[in-house]
Amino acid sequence: MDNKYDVLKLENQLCFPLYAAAREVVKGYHPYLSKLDLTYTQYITLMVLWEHRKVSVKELGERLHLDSGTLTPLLKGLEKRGYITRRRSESDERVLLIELTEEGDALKDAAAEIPAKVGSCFKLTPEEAATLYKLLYKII
Amino acid sequence: MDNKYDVLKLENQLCFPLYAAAREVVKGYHPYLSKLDLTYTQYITLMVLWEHRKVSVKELGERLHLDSGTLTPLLKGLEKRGYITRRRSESDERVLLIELTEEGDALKDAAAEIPAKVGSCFKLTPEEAATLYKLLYKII
DNA sequence: TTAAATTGAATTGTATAAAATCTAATCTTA
DNA sequence: TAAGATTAGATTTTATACAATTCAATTTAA
Repeated sequence: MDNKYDVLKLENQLCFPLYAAAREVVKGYHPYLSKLDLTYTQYITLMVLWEHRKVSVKELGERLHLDSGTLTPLLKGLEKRGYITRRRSESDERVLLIELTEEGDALKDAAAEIPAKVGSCFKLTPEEAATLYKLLYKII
Repeated sequence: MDNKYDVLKLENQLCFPLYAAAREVVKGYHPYLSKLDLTYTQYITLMVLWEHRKVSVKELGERLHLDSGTLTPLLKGLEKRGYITRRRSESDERVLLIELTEEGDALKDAAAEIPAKVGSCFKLTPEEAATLYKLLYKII
C-alpha cells in the first residue's frame, strides 16, 4: 500500500520529531529560566560565558550555531542588564569581545540548579540519553 | 575534578544538541523549500493537510505542537496564496476548519521529492535513524 | 602597495514561537 | 434556564532565527 506520498507523512519524518522535541525541551526550561528573567537563548549564551568568561561574537556564534543577526540584539540586552560587557578587540577592530561581569557570573549559582530539575521531567534512562546525545552530535 | 558548575557546560547538556540539531535540519530544508516559496513551518502544516485534507486549527495545533499564535498568521498567509480555505464549522462556530485547495494539493508532487534530498545530507544509518526517532518520540 | 577579496558585526526584513490576554461560542449545572 | 466555566481562535507582546545586505577593518596578491 505504499505510495510516493508516504514520505510526506509527519510520522515518517525524522525532521518533525526533532523539531518538536527541541521546542518541548526548551519549553521545559521556561518556568525555571523565567524566575531568573532569562530566555533559553540568553541562558545558553551565558553558559558559554560561564565556562570561558571572554569570547568574541564569532566564537559565540560558532559554539551556539547562531549568527550575528540573533546574537547582536541578544548581547546588547545582556549588556544593558549588566551581565556582560561588549568591547572591540584592540588588535582587530572588527572583533567584538564579550566578557562576563561579576553580576553575570553571579547568575551561575542559581542556573546550576536548573538542568537537574528539567532533566527529571524527561524520562530517559542514562543509556538512552547517551545514545541520543551521540546521534544528535552526528547531525550537528 | 568535577564541580557543581559542570552541568552548565554545553557539552554536558542534552538540550543544546537537540536545539542545535533541530535548527540544522530545518536549515537543510531551506534550499529546497525556498524553490516552492515555503517555510519549514508552512511545509509541515501542508504535510498534515496533504494527508488529511480538512482539519480544525485545534487539531493542526495538536499534531504540530503549535498554538494559534503561530498558526493563525501562517494559515492566513496560506489562504491568501490560495493553498487553503478557512471556514468556521457550521455545527460549532468556535471551530475554524482548514481545507486544502486544488492549488495546495498540487504542491504535493514537488514536495514529495524533498525528504530524500535532505535526508541524504545527514549520514545516519537506517538503524541510527530508527533509534533517534524512538528517543525523540519518547520526549514528545 | 594598493586594489580586490575576505572577514566580523550590524542591520534589515520576514517568519516564527510562545506566554498572556481577550472574545465569542458553547457547555454545565445549580 | 441563566450564570459561570470552558473552549477555540485571535491578538498582543517579546524574543528569537536566519537570509540577505551593508559596512568597516584587515588580509591577500598581483
